[in-house]
Amino acid sequence: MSARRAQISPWAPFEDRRRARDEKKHAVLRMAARLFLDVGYHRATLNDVATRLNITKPALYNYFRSKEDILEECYRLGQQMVDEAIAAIDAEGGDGLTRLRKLIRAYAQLMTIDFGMCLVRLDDRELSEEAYRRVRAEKRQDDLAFRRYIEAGAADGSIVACDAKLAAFAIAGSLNWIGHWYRADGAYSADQIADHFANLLTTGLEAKSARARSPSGKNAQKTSTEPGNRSRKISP
Amino acid sequence: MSARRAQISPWAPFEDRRRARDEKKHAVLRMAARLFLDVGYHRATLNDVATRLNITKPALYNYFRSKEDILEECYRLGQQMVDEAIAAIDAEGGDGLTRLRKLIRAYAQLMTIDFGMCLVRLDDRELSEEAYRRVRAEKRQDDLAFRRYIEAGAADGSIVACDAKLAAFAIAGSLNWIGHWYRADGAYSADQIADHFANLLTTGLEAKSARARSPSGKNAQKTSTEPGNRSRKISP
Amino acid sequence: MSARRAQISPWAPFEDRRRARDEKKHAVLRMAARLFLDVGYHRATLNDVATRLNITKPALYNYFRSKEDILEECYRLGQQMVDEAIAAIDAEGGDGLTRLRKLIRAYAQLMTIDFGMCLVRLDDRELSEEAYRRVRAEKRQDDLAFRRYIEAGAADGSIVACDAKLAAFAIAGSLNWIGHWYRADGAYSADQIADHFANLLTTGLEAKSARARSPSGKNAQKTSTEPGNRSRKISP
Amino acid sequence: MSARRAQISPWAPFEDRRRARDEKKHAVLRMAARLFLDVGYHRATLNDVATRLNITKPALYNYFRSKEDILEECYRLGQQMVDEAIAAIDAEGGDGLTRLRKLIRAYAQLMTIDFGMCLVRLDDRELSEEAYRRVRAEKRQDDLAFRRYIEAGAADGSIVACDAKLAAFAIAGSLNWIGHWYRADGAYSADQIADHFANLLTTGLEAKSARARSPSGKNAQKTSTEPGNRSRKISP
DNA sequence: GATGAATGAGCCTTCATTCAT
DNA sequence: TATGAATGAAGGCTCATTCAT
Repeated sequence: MSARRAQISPWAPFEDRRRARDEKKHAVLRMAARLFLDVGYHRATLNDVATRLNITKPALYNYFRSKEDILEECYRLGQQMVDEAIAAIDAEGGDGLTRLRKLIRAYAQLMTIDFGMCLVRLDDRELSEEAYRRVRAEKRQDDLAFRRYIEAGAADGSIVACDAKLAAFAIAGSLNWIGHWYRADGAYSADQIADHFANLLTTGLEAKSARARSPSGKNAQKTSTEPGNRSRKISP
Repeated sequence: MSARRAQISPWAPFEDRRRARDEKKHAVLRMAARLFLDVGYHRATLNDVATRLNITKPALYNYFRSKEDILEECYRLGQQMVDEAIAAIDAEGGDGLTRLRKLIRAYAQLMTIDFGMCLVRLDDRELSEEAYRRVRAEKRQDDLAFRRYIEAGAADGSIVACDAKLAAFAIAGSLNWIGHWYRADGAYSADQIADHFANLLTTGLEAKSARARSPSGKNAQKTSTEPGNRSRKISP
Repeated sequence: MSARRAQISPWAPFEDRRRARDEKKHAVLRMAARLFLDVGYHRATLNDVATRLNITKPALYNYFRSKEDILEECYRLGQQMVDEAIAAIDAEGGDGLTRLRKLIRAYAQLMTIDFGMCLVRLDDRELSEEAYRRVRAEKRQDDLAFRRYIEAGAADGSIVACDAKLAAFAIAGSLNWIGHWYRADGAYSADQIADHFANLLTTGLEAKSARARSPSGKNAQKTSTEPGNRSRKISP
Repeated sequence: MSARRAQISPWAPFEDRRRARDEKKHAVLRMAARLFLDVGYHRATLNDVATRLNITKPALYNYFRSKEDILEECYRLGQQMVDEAIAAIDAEGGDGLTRLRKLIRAYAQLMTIDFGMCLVRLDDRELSEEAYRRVRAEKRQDDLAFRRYIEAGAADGSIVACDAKLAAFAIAGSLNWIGHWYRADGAYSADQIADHFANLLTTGLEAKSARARSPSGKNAQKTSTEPGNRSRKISP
């Protein structure tokens, strides 16, 4: 088989190997993230991580330079998803309220997966000075995205005038908190939470005229499938 | 002075000594809390704590049985303040919305002081099994207080019908997050933050009739001093 | 007794404690130096050092910050003795040949004790960048002392004209080598070696007139006791 | 080329292969020696060695059984050159002083090349018990060669009576030290150093009659090229 | 009450070496 | 022959905790 594949592409074996390596690396990351979240970064030993992957501790060093390097990657993966969400929302356009709701929904969803949780539950002070600064800067960017949308909404009339900074903090806080209480086997699915929070956190911000203008338009672009009128389910 | 008191009562010196001891114990707690918050529980060594108090590490063991014991006390002090706030609010009565706003205001203020921050920024899994369970239970009670007020508000018509559990999570999340971003030398005072958030987090929940019913009554019992109509300041 | 001593000097206990500490620290250094020399720096583990001192590994960290710190101290102690020897010789004065012989004798003796051996048998690249530079600079100073005396001798006529740099290397090399082959239970005492080398390494350098000038003066200030005419014993 | 040779002799490719292998093996040795000297045996990892050769670590095991095996070979190559020098000198004959000077010159030259330096700068205790004993025995033989020549010189009148053992130590020490301070880009060439030391280290040993007997004969067989009268260059 | 000293437990990391491919 | 991956062994270091003084 490998002979046949070699005819198709002499690079296939290379690719295979690289992919296998990347997959293993990712498996380490997933396990590490799980453990970091479950017991905390400090109490999660590399031995734990390795043992649960059926390898030995030094084997981890084939993929990462240090424990902190693993942590850094966890942050990177989580942050990357946030970045992509923001970039997509920015690309799609729409008024401030619409974009804010999209971001809330996307961010809420991220808070229900491990790498997203890592962003808000792990202590970034464990990172090296350099990585710490990078992560902090990225987090600030995320917060600024919320603020940007609020301010845009205030400008385009979709959101009432308010202190954008505090409002962004309030929203981000609500969302980050999801990473602490969400359980995959809990009462709410990630989608449900995302929808609920998109409503919950923007009802107070909606400009009255906006409500008049687009009574249901606010839901026009939401990605999640939802049966019937959500506003009846989560009324505030 | 203590010499005079000694003549009056042989017990006084004993009292003095006990008070001095309590003061020292409290000083340790304050310093430990600061350090735990500043660098993280694990990275804050007892040596650090002791050195900053101009004593030596073993001296700490005169006041606490272990590092974890110190952590436990930090939680206890923080939790006690929350409990007292809730108890006071419950004692005062009022409709759901009013009580909710009071709690938000009180909780927000707590998030700006060290022991309050400890509640939400330190990792309670460092605690012993027993303390962990206690702390978790208490945190659940706090959350239930939010939920109770929301449900009460829904029942008494001051708050719109909504998913009380999620709404409580959203509010608690916003407030807990204060403990992460608040800076004593920042742009907002604790009072300002408390007021802003009390508004921000309830505007979406206010039943329309409620607004009509008690345009300013909601602020009747608030503790913070505020000039004029707050709703003009924080409009959303 | 401690009560009596306290009357004599309330600081005595303090002094005692400090002395005890210094003694222990020195004991660690001696043992570490021995071990470093015996098996090499890398193969000498801190466990070895500690065990031979009937303590445990972490106890060493009461006296030193790291293994490298211990190594650094070994160098420092050895270097200090060399410095003192040079300083004393410089203070005493004398012509170049006389001073050179004194230095040879002193340096040879140092090569027979542990901390002296450390200077030439341990690898200074194990040191931190900073300590490495310091040690290197000091070694250069030592070498320059040899060179200075040779040049002084050439100037004052006690030593024949020669390439001082190479001559200093040759002498230093001979002496350093002692640190490698000397055995306390060997055929030669440190004194004997020192005397032999003082002669051996300077016979070729003696200016002929010098021999005439001071047939025995060169030995006038030597510290070692030697019976009769050394030049008959070690004739070259 | 290898194709043509293959027609001539079926063994040639085999030879080619063996030679290629030997060349690679030698390349490994050279690089390893360099690295061992540069950073020390312990701090030079096999990864370093391999990387600098553009191969990978396990590839080294095609040529050597272990890291220690590499070290052993370094010693062997260095020792072999010393042995050959001694054998050649013994074969050529001459009086003690002449042979001593030849050995000094040859040994000094060896101290300026890597494998020679390995002999005196690496720690032979890293070797296995067996190799260690062998290396030690060989080093003793080298030292005995110095001693032999000195004693022969004393017997044949070319060298003054002296303690041959110590004199040999002194000379060997001077020479070994070259391995520590020599720099290829330094002020002295290997030849210059060899010449200087041959004079420097024997001037004190020359029997007075010897100088009279053979004013220039001592240089008759020297291998290094030297313009004019060396004794003028290095006068001591 | 406070201190210096010591300890035990534990973790990250390195590296020579092996093995399947 | 060469490689990527994995391992076992070991060492340095940290820190909460205890104990004699």
